[in-house]
Amino acid sequence: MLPVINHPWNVKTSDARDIQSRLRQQVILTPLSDSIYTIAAVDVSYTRWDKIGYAVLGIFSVINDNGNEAFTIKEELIKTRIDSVNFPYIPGYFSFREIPILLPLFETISTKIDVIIVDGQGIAHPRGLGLASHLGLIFDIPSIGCAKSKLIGEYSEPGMHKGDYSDLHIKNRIVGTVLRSKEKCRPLFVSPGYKCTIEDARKMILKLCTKYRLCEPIRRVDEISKTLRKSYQNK
DNA sequence: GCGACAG
DNA sequence: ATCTTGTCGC
Repeated sequence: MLPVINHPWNVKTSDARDIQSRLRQQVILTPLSDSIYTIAAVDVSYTRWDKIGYAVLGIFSVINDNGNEAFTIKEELIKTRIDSVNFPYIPGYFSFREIPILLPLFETISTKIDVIIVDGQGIAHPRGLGLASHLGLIFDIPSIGCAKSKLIGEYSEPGMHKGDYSDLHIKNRIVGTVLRSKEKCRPLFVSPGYKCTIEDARKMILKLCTKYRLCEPIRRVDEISKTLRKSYQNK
C-alpha cells in the first residue's frame, strides 16, 4: 500500500503548519460507502519519557445487524515498537508525531480497508487537518476522528442519552459532532477525517459504541498497545 | 498578555 | 500520553 502523498515529517512546526494548510485543500468529505465491511483502528502507547512507542493497527471485519450494531467476526493485529519517538506532542501537530510511527504498520498489510478510525481529530482542527484527516489523505482511505476531548470549536452540551449529539463548530462552520456514546459519560468529539461526511462519521461511531464510552475498535487497539508497553516495563 | 490546548 | 489508590456516584 503506497502513500499517495509524500512530504517530510521531521520538520519545524512552522513548516508543518504550511504543509497542513496546503493539504487541507485535498480533504474531501464525500459520503461513506453503505457497505462498510473492514474497519481499521490505530493507537500508540508511550513509555514514561516518550522515548519508546508501541503502535498497533487493528483490522476488524464486521457484519451489520440491520445497520444497528457491528459485530466483529475476524480481527487482524499488527504491532510495532518504535525505539525513538522524534516529534514531541504539540496540540495541533499531533499527526507529525504519530504518522511516522504508524506508517510501517500499513506497509505490512494487503487487506483492503474501508474506513480508518483514529483517536484524535479529523477536520475539527485549527487548519482543518487533524491526525485522522492527514492519515486518510495519505492512503486515500476514508477516515474518522474520534477524540476523547476537544481540540478546537464551540458546542452546547448534548443530551444525556446514548446517541444524543450537538454540533461542533468553528466560527459559523460545523466541523463535527459532540456525541454521547454512553449514558452519563463525557461525550466523544467525532469529526470526519477524509472521504466521509459529518453525519456518516457520527452514525458509524455510534454503531461501533456498544457497551462502553469508546467505540470497540479504539478500545481494542488501546488495550493491545498498553499491554505491550506494560510487558516491556516489567522486564 | 491570557487562556486553551487531540494524544 | 503516563504516574497512581482510593473513593464517590450512578
